[in-house]
Amino acid sequence: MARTTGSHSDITGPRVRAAALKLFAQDGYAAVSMRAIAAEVGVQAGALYNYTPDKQTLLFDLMQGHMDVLLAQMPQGDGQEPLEALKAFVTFHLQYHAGRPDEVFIAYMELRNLSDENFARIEALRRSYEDRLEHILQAGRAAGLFRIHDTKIVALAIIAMLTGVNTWFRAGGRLSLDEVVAQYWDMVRNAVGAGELPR
Amino acid sequence: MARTTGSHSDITGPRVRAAALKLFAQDGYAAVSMRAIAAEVGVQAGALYNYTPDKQTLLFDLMQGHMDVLLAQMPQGDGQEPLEALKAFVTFHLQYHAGRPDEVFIAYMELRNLSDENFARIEALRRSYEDRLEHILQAGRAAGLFRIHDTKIVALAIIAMLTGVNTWFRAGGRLSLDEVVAQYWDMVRNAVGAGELPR
DNA sequence: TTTGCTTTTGAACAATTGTTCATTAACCAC
DNA sequence: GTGGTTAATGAACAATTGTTCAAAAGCAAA
Repeated sequence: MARTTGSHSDITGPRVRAAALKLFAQDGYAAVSMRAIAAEVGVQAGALYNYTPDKQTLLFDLMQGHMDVLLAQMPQGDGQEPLEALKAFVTFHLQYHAGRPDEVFIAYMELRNLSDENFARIEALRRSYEDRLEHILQAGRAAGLFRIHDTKIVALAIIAMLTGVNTWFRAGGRLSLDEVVAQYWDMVRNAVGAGELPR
Repeated sequence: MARTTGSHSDITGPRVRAAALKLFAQDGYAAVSMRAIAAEVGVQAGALYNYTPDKQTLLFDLMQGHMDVLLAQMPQGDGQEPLEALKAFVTFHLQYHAGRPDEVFIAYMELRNLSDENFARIEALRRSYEDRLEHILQAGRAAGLFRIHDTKIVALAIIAMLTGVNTWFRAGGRLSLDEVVAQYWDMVRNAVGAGELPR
């Protein structure tokens, strides 16, 4: 046999990426064989190499795609006041991450399986994301709105807290996403010392 | 050749666990071969099976050992008031985790490489740890000290925030551990709505 | 219908995997 | 020293790994 009826790169290509995403998230990059990905697509292993030069690039492309969209879609916050910008960041982060659990999981679980060069590229994108949050925090502190000390630490702490949601949140579960967003926004606002006045 | 001069199970045993710990943390369970562990110890692969029935058990024992010590050493907080108990928890968590980066890393990165049975056991230990924090939060809310809504979410958020420290903290770096603890305690206390009064 | 392009197969490759076990040497109490 | 116990070797195993490639078959425009 050779080419199969109905085969098209426009169809197979996305299916290869989808299968890799699903399996990498499920079992981990190192534990997923190219044959397993091929089986998920319904194809032989050799066919995958029409869509990626190698397994490493397949992982890298998934991670880079995720980070690119994350950075492109995140709120810009131009001219917004710091508290509003922070709220927008928190809301965006939770909503974006809740909608893409597999991408998120891979993006921070499989960092060590990247080659040195690829790791550096993803790390740069990640840092850029963190920096944008830190800028909001610096602006808020400068305006006397946030009572925080080290903006770098606070930025990392907030992101860790928010990203942790993905370990337990499931759409259709006990809490709606809006409820989750409301509670996390409460905590973040309080954590930066911008909680409600009455006590 | 056979038994080597100076070989003793009291020495080799701990070295096997130490090598596995180091390599699993560095490269991931699936990416580390038994031969790589053996090479780190300075022994042939076959010798490892004097110390573990198989690779899976080696991973499980490391994780279980970590969780057992974590639960044994964590503050009990008997009769302590909630704010003090929370502070003790935060301090303990940060100090314990900062001192054992490899164990911590493995304990939450390699969960998916456990067999179903082993996963359930580790998960139970983890939940027990989370529950102890949640009890503190419930007591604080009942006493009117904490202004929080869902104690389960707050517990998970706090743990995620604290555990995230391990991704960047290095002893001897820009910040001392005490400074880190102080800043995280500030954030946690504020997050639960028990911040300082003056505003 | 022919032609050229696209897409997949399936076999082959060298390397590596976890694990077993007969064999052998070092250790240690007597 | 002797003998039993302990601890390692090193070869062997079947299975699986990522990747390559000639061959073949479907597709689409002429």
